[in-house]
Amino acid sequence: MAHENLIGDFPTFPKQQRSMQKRQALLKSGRILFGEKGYEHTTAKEIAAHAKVATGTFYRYFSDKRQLLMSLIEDHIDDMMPIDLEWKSGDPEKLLAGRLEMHYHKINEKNLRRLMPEILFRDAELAEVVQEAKTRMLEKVTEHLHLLHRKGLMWQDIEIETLGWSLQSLMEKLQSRNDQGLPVDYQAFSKIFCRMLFPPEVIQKMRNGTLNEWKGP
Amino acid sequence: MAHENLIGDFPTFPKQQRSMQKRQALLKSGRILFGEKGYEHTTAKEIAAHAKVATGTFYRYFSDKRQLLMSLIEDHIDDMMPIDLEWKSGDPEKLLAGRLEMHYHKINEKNLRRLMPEILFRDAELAEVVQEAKTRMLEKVTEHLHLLHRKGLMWQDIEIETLGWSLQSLMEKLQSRNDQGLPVDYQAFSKIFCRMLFPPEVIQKMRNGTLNEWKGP
Amino acid sequence: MAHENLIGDFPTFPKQQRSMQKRQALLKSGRILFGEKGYEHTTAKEIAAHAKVATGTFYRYFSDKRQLLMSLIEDHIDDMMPIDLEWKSGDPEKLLAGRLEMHYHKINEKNLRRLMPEILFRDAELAEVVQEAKTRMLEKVTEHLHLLHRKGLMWQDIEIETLGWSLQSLMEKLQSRNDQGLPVDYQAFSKIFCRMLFPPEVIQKMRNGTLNEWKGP
Amino acid sequence: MAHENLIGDFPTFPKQQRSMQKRQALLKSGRILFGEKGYEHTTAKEIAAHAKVATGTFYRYFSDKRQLLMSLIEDHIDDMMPIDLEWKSGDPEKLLAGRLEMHYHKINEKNLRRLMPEILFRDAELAEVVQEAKTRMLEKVTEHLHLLHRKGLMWQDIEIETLGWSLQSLMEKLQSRNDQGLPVDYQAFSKIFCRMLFPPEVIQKMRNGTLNEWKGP
DNA sequence: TATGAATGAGACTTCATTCAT
DNA sequence: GATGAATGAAGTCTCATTCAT
Repeated sequence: MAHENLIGDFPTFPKQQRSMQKRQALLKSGRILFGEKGYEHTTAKEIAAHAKVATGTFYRYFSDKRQLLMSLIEDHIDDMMPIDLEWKSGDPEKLLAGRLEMHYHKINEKNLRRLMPEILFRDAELAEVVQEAKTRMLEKVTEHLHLLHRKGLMWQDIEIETLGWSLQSLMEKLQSRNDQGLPVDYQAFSKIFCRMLFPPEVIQKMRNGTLNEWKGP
Repeated sequence: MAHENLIGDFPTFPKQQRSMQKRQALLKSGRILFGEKGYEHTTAKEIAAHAKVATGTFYRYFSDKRQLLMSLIEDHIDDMMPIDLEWKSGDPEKLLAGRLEMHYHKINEKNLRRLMPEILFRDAELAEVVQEAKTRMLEKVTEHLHLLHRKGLMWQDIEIETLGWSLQSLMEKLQSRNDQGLPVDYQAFSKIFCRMLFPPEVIQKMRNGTLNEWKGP
Repeated sequence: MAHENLIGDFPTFPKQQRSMQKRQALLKSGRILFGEKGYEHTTAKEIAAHAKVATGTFYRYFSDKRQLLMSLIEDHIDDMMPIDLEWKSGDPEKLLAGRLEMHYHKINEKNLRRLMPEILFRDAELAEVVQEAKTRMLEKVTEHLHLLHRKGLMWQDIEIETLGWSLQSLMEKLQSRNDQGLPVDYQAFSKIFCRMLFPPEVIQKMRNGTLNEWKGP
Repeated sequence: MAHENLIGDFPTFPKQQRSMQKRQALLKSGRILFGEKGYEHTTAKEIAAHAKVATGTFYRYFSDKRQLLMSLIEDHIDDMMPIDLEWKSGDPEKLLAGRLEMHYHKINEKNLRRLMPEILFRDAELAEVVQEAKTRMLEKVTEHLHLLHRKGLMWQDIEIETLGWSLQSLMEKLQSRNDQGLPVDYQAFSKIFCRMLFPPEVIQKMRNGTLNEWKGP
């Protein structure tokens, strides 16, 4: 019944390729439906139907509904850590704004919006994955803040742990607004973000490039 | 048959009291179990069992599981708007820190911690309730920011909408950390919060009371 | 993959056939159990068990218990209007008796006996279906009576509406006796039925074929 | 609290009287609600509420819901046997019509309409009560028909058993139409009823009083 | 591999009946 | 006696997952 590719137009392995297409279709359908109706209210059957495969096929690609969700999250987790906080010389506000804008533009193109992290947090196993990622991110941020602090670039009277989760909260909010399709003024956001980190005079120096003591982390 | 309240300030109406006790017990059990296992994974039967009443009794007090959750949320919503941003003269960081500490102390005493707003957001009806409250809060905050801006107390180069949701994000994070029992340094938090709002010189003046042009909103 | 029907008049589509078998099994089980224990006292689970399928399977074929009943009724409704009242020349009593006997013989072969219309009448939706059918039948009967009356074949002093529902009542009783497995003397029944319709002399003339003015409706 | 009747206006026993009132109220409420929504869909609580007593009080007067229904039926059963078939001399059609009219007038005054016998028939215990009554009635009717037959008053070529249940069916239909509030032309009905029993010449003689051989049963 | 019908545990909810007050 | 809150068995229905084709 299926004689396609007898000669060789498809040098890659058709089966694996089709497999991957189905897997991707299921992932996409999962993302869409979880986003629309929530994890618990989306059935495996619906995901399969939306992906135009049979119910049983779902279980060839994912051991169960949760595994699909986990895959989705794993993809998403990287998006939760959108920026490294390496400050090359130049206007930090503009640098940050540019990086953020590019990041979310990419995200939106990948159509990864609208997976609601909010639904995931109570499921022990899921929470683990997400929480772990958040913790990693927080650690990384905090570590970086310590560096900045040591270099004297940051407000000196700040409590670094608290600043860490405050910044994290802003990043999460940013992502959430983006997921929800709410407007974001990246320029304004960056200004606020930087103001939490750097005293005005440091920003000025960074802008001017007159920050002698500064070297990348 | 009815000699209650011959003495004393708190008349006890046995039936109503017992009723209310049951209702409260159910609410408490709901809060605990939703917190432990998530809304979707908690059954009405379990809540009833945890509250040591029969399954059917659950339905005397709540039309269904969601109604209990709604009640829980309604209680919680007020806690989401913990502070008014009225800045009486004096050290704003200390004022804020004090207010926050008191607020969360009260919350924790009421044992309202650990209701995870995160689980609720996909349910249309629930989301409405929560979202509405958040929006109200954001409006209130933004309005206040406009006032501060007009009075020249705020950073003048700030985009107020963005600052609004940034502050909101911090408040939510604060609440969430509190709910999760994570440590919070209110003093440090307030410093960051105020730094987002006020330029250093304004803070200085508020501290000194030398802020002529300032009058309460 | 599809070699079915290479030979033979009754192509077998295995899946559809099995499906239909299950559906039929459920209908049959429903009929039996409703008959034995009544509609309200029969549970979907029991019907499924009796049909040797899982509870969930019941809901693949019927949206709920009522829908199964409705199907049962729809089948049954046609059986409620067993006879047309067209009187070809010849002994009317014998004609009627013959027709009735054949009708109920067929019914009994289809094993449609024992669905108790009596249980259904309080359910608004069901009542509608049944009542509608009854009304249709009554209208048809009454219309026919008017025709007979105009032709002068009927008792001339009769009130036709009343005669209509009286005849209907007899037909329903006939069906009910049949459903309950009670004995019916179709010959005797027909004699009574005809006597309600026709004066003796008309019957005599029909028997003799000397009824000049008569032509089929 | 209740000092009524200290002197003696109420010679009967007040408690028992009030009891009876409650019992009657419950019966009436049961009749109404069963009629409106069916036996199975009416709850004891609703009946109690409708009768303005507490749920528990229901169980002081009736051991359970069925017992109330049984009482209702017992009352109703007598109404199912509305006529004795004693034919005093005189126009039988008019006699019958008169008796029927009076009977149903009384029924309707007692507000006994609208208890649907139809709902009851599948419940083993209830069916027994009703079926027994029907059988009794049928026996009585049949016995009477035998008498009439022996006296030569009836159609001689009739099968008496069949005539018995045919007449019963008419009576039931009459009752059902009355219960449903449908119009009934008692005069016309009686004409049909009598025509099934008596040949025209017998009716004529009864009318004239020239029926020598006739004496009441 | 793909299919989708089938399974059955378990969630939700109702209500007849009991019982403490 | 009267009350109505409480009980918990039982019914309805859903859906994650399996399995024969």
